[in-house]
Amino acid sequence: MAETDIIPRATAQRLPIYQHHLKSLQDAGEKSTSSQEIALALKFDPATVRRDFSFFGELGKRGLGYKIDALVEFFAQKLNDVKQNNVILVGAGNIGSALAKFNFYTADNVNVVAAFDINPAVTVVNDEDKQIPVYSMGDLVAKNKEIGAEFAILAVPESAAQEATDVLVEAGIKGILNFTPLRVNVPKDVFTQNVDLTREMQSLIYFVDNKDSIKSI
Amino acid sequence: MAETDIIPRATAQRLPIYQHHLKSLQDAGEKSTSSQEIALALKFDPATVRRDFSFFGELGKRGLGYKIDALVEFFAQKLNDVKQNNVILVGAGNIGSALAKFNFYTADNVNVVAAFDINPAVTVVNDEDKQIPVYSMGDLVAKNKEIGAEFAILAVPESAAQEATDVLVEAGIKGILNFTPLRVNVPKDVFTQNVDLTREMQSLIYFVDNKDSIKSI
DNA sequence: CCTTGTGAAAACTTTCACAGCT
DNA sequence: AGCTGTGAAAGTTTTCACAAGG
Repeated sequence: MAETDIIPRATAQRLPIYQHHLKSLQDAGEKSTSSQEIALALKFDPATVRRDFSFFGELGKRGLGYKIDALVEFFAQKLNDVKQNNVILVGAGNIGSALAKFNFYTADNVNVVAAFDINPAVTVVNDEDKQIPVYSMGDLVAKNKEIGAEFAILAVPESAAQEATDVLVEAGIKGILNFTPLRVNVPKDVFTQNVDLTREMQSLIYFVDNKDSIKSI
Repeated sequence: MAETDIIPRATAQRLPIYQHHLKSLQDAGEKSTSSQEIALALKFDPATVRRDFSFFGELGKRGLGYKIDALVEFFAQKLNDVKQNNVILVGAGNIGSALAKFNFYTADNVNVVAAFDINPAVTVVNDEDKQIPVYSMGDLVAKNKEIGAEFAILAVPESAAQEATDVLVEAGIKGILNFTPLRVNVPKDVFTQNVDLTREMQSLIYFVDNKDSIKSI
């Protein structure tokens, strides 16, 4: 399949998972692997792995599998690992400040460069324990003119989520990692990825309690 | 469709989202709603909402929509909102302690009752700022005999993830909310829900950078 | 042998479109 | 008129199964 083709959404969502796994293998000194091995580690089907890779061209060799170094390099290009992404944090409460300190940074391309909160007196530190400047919400649009961040972590209370989102949109943010349970409204050129921890926990409980009445588990 | 039928996985995953939204409407004093309104708020298709609800019986009235109180009550049963779920936290670092303090508790049925860490000297507080006991990892199996938790939040470093998981399985945990990027191995009667924050961020960046080459966005 | 890449089938999910109830 | 519930169609994703290359 040609490199220029359109990638299915499901495949796109697995790319960072592949990349992380391949980097682990690389760190462990492995040189090559197979769809079988990858599938086993990541709990996918081997055919899914081969199909996913095939959207990007013929990356493997029949009988031999895939060269890890080449794949890591290739996906690094695809995932734009090179580009540094400035991210701003909105809402510096518990989750917000934990996220600032968290290393998203396995991939090294994400930098939380500033935080915004209704209380700018709080302090937020990054994964290297360096302090991140915390500004008032009212300064967000102006400050992001300097910072030029395209991405934001939204970690405000649900009741403030839409209002904060509107500010982010005005500030030119193109991607929002939304930790609130509200499905915020954004223009169609802005992407949101919802990480609703309460829902994840409730789903898990539901799956455990109803193993027998959910399809294909 | 009969109540005893099997629920599609996609539907099951949306249930907590519906429930959260319906409770918000209830808190706002709303009495009834429609698939149209729900879909608008949650960014689903109205037909998806009606189809999802239909797996549980005929919950609405033609021409009128759905009664909110009745639906909330109904889903509370389905989601087992009544049952209190004891949850143990494994790994009391940044993310772990933020999660203990986080209120998963919108639903009121999740209680983080104990934490385990290689360093049991750390302190962890819950959403009400009460201290949660922190035990050594070695005591996990024995302690969970007393506690009887079925669910765990796994927030250890990736390198310790499989080992910690094995302990959780031995302790009788049936559901693991896995915040590590490792796809851990568990027996088939144990469920994992992966919340890989690095991957969510990488996906978001990929979607924004490649809007034109991903299907159906 | 081994393992990839991929047509084709199967499975799952979403959406359309409308009959039927209020 | 308004809105549900659902067959049927469309779209998407996964999996099978095998030809072909190493």
